[in-house]
Amino acid sequence: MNTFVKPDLQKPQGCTNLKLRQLMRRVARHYDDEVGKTGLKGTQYSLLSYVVKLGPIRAVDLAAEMKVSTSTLSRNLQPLVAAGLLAIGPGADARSRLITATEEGQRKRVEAQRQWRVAQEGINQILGEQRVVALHALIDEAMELLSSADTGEGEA
Amino acid sequence: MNTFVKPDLQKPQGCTNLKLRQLMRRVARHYDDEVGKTGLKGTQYSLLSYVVKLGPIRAVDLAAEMKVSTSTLSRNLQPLVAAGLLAIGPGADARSRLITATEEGQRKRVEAQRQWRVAQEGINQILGEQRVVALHALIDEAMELLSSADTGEGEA
DNA sequence: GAAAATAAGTTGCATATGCAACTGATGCAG
DNA sequence: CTGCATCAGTTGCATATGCAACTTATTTTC
Repeated sequence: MNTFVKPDLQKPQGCTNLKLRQLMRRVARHYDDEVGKTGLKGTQYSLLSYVVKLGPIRAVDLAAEMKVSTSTLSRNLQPLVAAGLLAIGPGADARSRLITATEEGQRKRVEAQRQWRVAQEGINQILGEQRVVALHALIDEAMELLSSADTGEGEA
Repeated sequence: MNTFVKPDLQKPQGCTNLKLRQLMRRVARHYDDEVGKTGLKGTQYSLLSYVVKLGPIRAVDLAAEMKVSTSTLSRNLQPLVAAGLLAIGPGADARSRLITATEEGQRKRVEAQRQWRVAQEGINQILGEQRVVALHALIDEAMELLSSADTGEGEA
C-alpha cells in the first residue's frame, strides 16, 4: 500500500490558538494604525458601531451580540462614556440600563468608519480579496460550529 | 448581461479585525478550559513551550519569534518566573539576559502539553480537521503576506 | 407574602497587549 | 577619549479580557 495521504486527510499541525492570537495581534495593529487617527482603538470603534447600529440596548444584550463577557463590556464602555460618545440611560427595570450613542458618538463613528475602510482595504490589498473572503467564511463557520458545541451539546 | 458575480470576485464583507477577535476570544476560552487545569493560561503555555524549544534565548529574540512586543514579553515572563517555571540568567552582555526553562518548567510543559492536545483535538473535532487545516494554511499565508508588507515596502 | 432562584451590572483579581519614554550598556565616529 | 547612535530591557499609561464574587432588583415557588 502506498504511504500517500490525501490532502483532506492531513492532520492539523501547530496550535490553532497560538496562530489565531498571532494573526489577531498583527491585524489589530494594522487597524489601529488607521482608526487610531481618530482617537479610537479598533475595539472601541467596533463597540461604538454596535451601539450605533443596535440603538438603545441593554448591556447584557450588547455583550451577547459582541460575544464578550459582561464584565469586559462594562469596563470597555467607560472610556467611550467618558469621551461623551456613548451615554447610559435608565432601562425598563431598575436593574437594567440602556446604552445609546450620543450625537457626538454618531459623528465620531462616521469619521472612524472612513479610517476603518482604509484599514480594511489595506487588508484586502495585502492579502488579496479572495483570501479575505475565504478567511471570513472560515471564521463564520468556525463561530457557528463553536456556538453549536456550546448550546447543543450539554442539554438534557 | 447577467447579474451574477463569480465567487472569486466577491468583495469581503464585514470587518476582519472584529471577526478575528471574536473567534480568538472563543477559541482562547476553549484552550484555557483544558490547559487551565494545569494552572497555566493558554498564553503561558505557549510562552513556556517557546522557551523549552528555543532553549536559553534573549528576550528580544524570543519576542521576535513569538511576534509580541518586548514590553509584553517582559511582563508575561513574570508570572512564570515567579512560579519557578522559567529562570532569567546573565547573557553575553551586561545588557542582555538569557531566559531558560527550569526543570520544573520542563515538567510542567509536558503536563500542560497533554491538556493542550485535548484542547486541540477538541477543536479538530468541532470544526473538522479539514477546516482546521484550511484555517491554519490561511493564517500562515496571511502572516507571511503581512510580514512582507512590513519589510519589503518601505526600504530604499 | 416570604424565601429561593434568577437576572443585570459592577468590581476585585490576574493576565495580555502595545506605544512611548526611560535606564544602562555597547559600539562607533572623529 | 568623547560624544552620539544603537541595542536590551523595563516601566508608565491605557486598554482588552474573563472568572468569581458581590449587590440590587425581579421573578418564581410554596
